[in-house]
Amino acid sequence: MERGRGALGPALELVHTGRAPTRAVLTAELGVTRATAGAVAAELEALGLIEVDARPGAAAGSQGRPSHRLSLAPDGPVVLAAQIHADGFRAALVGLGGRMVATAPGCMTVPADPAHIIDAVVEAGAGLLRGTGRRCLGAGLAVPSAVAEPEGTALNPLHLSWPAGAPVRELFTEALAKADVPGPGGTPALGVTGNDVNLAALAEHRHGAGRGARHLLCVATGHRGVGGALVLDGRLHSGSSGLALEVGHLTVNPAGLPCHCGSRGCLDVEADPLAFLTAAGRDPGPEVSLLQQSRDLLRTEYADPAVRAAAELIVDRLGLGLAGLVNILNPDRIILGGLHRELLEADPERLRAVVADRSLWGRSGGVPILSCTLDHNSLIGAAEAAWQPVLDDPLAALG
Amino acid sequence: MERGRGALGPALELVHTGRAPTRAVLTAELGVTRATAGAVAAELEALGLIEVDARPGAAAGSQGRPSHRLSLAPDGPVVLAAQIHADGFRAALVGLGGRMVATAPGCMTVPADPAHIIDAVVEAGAGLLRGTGRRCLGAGLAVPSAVAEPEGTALNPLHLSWPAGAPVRELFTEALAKADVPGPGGTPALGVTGNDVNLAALAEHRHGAGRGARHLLCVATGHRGVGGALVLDGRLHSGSSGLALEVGHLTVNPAGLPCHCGSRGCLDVEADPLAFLTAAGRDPGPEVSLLQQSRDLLRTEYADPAVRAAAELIVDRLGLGLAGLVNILNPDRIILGGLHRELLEADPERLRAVVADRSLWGRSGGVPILSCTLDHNSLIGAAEAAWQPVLDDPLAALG
DNA sequence: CGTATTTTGTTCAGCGTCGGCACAAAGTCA
DNA sequence: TGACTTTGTGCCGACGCTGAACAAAATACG
Repeated sequence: MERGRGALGPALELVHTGRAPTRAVLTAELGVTRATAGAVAAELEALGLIEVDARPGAAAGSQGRPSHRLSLAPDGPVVLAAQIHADGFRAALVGLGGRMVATAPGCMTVPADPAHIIDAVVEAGAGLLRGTGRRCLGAGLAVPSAVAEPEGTALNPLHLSWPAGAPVRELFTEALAKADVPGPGGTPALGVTGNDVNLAALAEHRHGAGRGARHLLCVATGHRGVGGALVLDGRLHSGSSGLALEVGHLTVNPAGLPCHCGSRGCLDVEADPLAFLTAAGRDPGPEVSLLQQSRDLLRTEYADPAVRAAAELIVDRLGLGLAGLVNILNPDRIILGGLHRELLEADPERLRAVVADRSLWGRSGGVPILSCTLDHNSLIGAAEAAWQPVLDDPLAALG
Repeated sequence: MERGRGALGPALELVHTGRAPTRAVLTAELGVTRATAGAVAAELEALGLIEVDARPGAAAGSQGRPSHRLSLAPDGPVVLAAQIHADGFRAALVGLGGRMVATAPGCMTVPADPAHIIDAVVEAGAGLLRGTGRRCLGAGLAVPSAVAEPEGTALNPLHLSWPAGAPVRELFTEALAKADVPGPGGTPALGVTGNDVNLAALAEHRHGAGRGARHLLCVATGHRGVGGALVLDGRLHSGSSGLALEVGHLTVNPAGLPCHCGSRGCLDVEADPLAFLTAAGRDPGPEVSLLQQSRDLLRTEYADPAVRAAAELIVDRLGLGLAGLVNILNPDRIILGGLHRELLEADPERLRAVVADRSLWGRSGGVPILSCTLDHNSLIGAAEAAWQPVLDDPLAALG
């Protein structure tokens, strides 16, 4: 157990993201000798993070001795993941590999101020934790707002009717301490907190439709406004102060609606669920979320010419915004979430054509545009962010 | 000379960028022990890359034994740097630290096709190399066009009247082989080729106004159109296929001029030298470059209300574009080049105010906006790109 | 059906690289 | 002048990896 310490983190990440099913490919991916890869795998197994099953080989068909299978330990440690959204919150325990172990939803019955809601979601998570005997190595929280770095304050938590600048990271860390949730190294967990779309992008990159992408762009719309996120070479790019990828104020309709930013025709007001419902001539009701209303309309009444025209209008605007982003960021894959995902699936070719048409030289316009594939990807992303210290240095985190 | 091999590259980079004036700070920056830092410095000195002067201490005023001074070897190796622009070309030899050792300009007397011009600039560089007895470790070329990766073709060399898709990297490498220019490891140089604004950003980040910035955005306009570049954590971000930061097609004037991209009011046609001259009511003449005409007008006739109004108009449009980029990229510094630099210096407050006003929450709008400070920054940037293999692994490159 | 071949896992020796420590050197401060 | 502070260097040991030899487990082939 002295061998293979430096490569411990990269090795765990490879198994975590499913890129190292056997020791043989682990050897190749790490670029080390078989001896080292074997020692690393043994160490990770000793730490209780992975398992080595001698029985089932990789894939039949190749000759030579079959390689043993590496898998994540089914009873390994977990992290506490939490998400707050317009309609409520959700807590979960998530193991390595993005596996959701337990989850508990909650609605907004508690007072709506940040401290109470964060306390409630952490308490829900701590309850799950008490239910299982598994070790907890950290905690992450996803909020529907830009989160300023390094302060950890929520700058525009609009759907939550929270005050701008709410110190969400601080509140989360305090709630974790109150609930005795442990973090890496045995110390109390410090609450990793981030924007929900950013964290969703991270999750999709590791376990979803973004796997293998070098530069991944995610765009999504849930309730109001449009969010973006960018993963560069496997790491989230959130800018120098956490405010990158505020894509909602790209101009997509010069003669369009005024936006609170002072301009007109921003993506935020021209391509979100409200814009779709309005374009389709429907009055949004207060009973269910705007996303749900839009989704229902799109799925059940797409044959209606007015609905279809509204969808195409929003797709055209979204395509204009995506083309602008492609020209600036040149990603090699785009993933859409929320209503944008539904619109993509309703008419994949139209969106791709608009993006290709408005990107320079059409070349980078050929970028694949996909739907996100993970359920609760913001929640999984919050867990990913919480796992990061463990992936960076498993020994220190387990210590 | 057995110690300190892994830290060799990082150490050289620190001295190269002026961040390690003494062994003491080298120790701190590398995060190693004094013993290792000393061994690394000794190794770099043995390789002929740096010098250790025992005489002059760092800065007086602190107590304790004064640290020896680390400096770049004045007669160390060089790289061949080349730049092609609308009015001609320029070749140079550049040492570590961005020090121009020798330079030779050239004009467009040779036939204007890519192969001839690249042959001419390489031959000029090879001539400089024969003039000095210094070792050459690589070569870099800056062209005023997006360069597709990994092919190395120039996609829009508009000002050069070259065919789109000219294989500039291939031509450059062939010319280097023809002229017997050596590269890292003693093998023939493989010609590193990139967009001029991208390379200028790299140079400014290492030796100019961008030093110390984590996320650096550069925007510049020379002849026609507007170019952008982004340095993230010290590395150039050129996207998945080299086409990132094509910022010229951000909409800054919805009712503006039609652009060849199919839209209207793009930064490319609304904030370049031609747009400025036109706004000022001047007919651009064919004798000198548009940049030169704009610069002269701005410097000599800024008192003229029409000129001033034109400058403010362009500044407002540029500010709108920069604000859009700030919202997406959240850099911690912006550097302007070409006419944009002149406009910034004519009225710094106006541009900063527009950017702050149109960025979200004003917060990230407070990003510092500076002029570039290096002469020939694209040329120095081409050299930086050529130095990269040496900085990554000095031993292999010197081999 | 047995042997050759291929690929994988493990053990062990060796060594390069770095940290830690002790000591020397070269200044400042009182 | 002497105490203190900071820097440079030599030496030893430990850690982490490579490389080679050997063993194991499958397929391919006669």
